[in-house]
Amino acid sequence: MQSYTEENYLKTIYHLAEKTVNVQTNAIAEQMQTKPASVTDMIKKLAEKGLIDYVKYQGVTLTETGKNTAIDIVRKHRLWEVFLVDKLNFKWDEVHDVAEELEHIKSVELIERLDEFLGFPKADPHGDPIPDKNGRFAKTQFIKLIELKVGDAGTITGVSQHSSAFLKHLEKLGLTLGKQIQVSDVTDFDGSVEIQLSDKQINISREVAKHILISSNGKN
Amino acid sequence: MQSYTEENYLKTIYHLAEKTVNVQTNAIAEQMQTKPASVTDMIKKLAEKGLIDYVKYQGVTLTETGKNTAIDIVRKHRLWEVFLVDKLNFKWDEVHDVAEELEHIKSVELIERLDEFLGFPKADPHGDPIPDKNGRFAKTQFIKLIELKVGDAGTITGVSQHSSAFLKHLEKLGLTLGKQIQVSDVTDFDGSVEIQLSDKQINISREVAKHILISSNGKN
DNA sequence: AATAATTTTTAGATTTACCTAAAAATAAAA
DNA sequence: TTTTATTTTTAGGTAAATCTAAAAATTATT
Repeated sequence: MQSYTEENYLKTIYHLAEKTVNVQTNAIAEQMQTKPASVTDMIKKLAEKGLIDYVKYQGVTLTETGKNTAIDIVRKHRLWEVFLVDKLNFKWDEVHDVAEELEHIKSVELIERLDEFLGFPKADPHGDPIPDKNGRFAKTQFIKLIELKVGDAGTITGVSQHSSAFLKHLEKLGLTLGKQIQVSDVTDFDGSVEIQLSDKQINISREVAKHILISSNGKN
Repeated sequence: MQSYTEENYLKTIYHLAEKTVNVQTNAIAEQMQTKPASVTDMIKKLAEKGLIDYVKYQGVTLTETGKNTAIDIVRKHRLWEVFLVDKLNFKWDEVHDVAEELEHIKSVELIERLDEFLGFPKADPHGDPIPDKNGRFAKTQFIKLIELKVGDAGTITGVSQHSSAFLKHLEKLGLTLGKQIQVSDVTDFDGSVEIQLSDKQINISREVAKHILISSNGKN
């Protein structure tokens, strides 16, 4: 059994491990809004519990057990997000903080029933895949919008930034999940991208394009 | 802002205050499964925060602020219980522990939307009233089944014991909320009560009869 | 009213998750 | 390959919520 804090560390390490192989102390500290010294303390504890492998000064990796625990928390987080959006009419930019709390509720029964109640959703409101109760989920093949060439088309199926500001911005631009897009131009000057939607053409900054994930269906 | 633990103390004090005017240290300790010394510590803290009035050796009472906080937690607890039973098909004897965790989730927005989603229920699965968002709720006029005389009739509208064992027992006897009953006999020997249901007649122990709450509609 | 029993509080420790400041190890730059 | 910069760890401390054991206050009983 892990504490609330331990669970958050595991989740953070899990997410950081998606980007780098060995997860570093400072990276964890930044993500968790705490100090490196505190991270070192917790790291030792998690290593003793067999949840991570840790070699001094070399960063950490999750053990099988640690990874399973982390995935379970991610599963809960994403299911709760679906609940909040589908059932309680929250917007996709309003759910993160609440789900951050709800993900720590410990009943297995609760989550299985919630999953069923929601119709066993495969993705959360931001397009992130929801692991099933055995921790399995499809490794989705996303391409960042920024990587598309002029003429490429696809469907918006995810975002790699969950901040409220970013999501609200997308909403305003009409760039929500499921929307079909095609790249009509890329500006030399600032790298901004012109995209064609079904009903209009808009221009988005490079920064925005970096965080929109596309499942491609055009030439590539 | 209160901590998880502080919230639990306030809730406990609130419930104990329904029975006795001044809530005592030992009573709180027993309820919270902790030691009197720990309670004294917490009591001081809550008093400093203005949530309870406290005179050494004389027990505590909730201040207006403390009471409002407690009622808000009770509201959340009961709304979550309704959610678990109505939406996730939990049984009434399975919801308490999970609701005990869910009641501490802090978003106001969440609870208001949950309330709406559930159709603004007035009572939880055990018949306990759910305070509205301003903390107001009807002081329900219950009579304990044990207090009824032979011939008295009424409707089961609540229970004063939430243990799984007790609730499962009632379920098996067919004594669920909304059922019409009439007292047909009281046994001299052990004080057990014979009651008439729509379809059958059963005998329940004094102990069980003590914890069934009736809204009377017979002669009285 | 004095003694006994109970309840409550104090004193001093422990555990968890933090912190700061300084030391040690590793990585990068001259 | 030194020197410098960065990262990480250690050492020692704090605050929250708990504990045990003993002292103090209150209540009950003779």
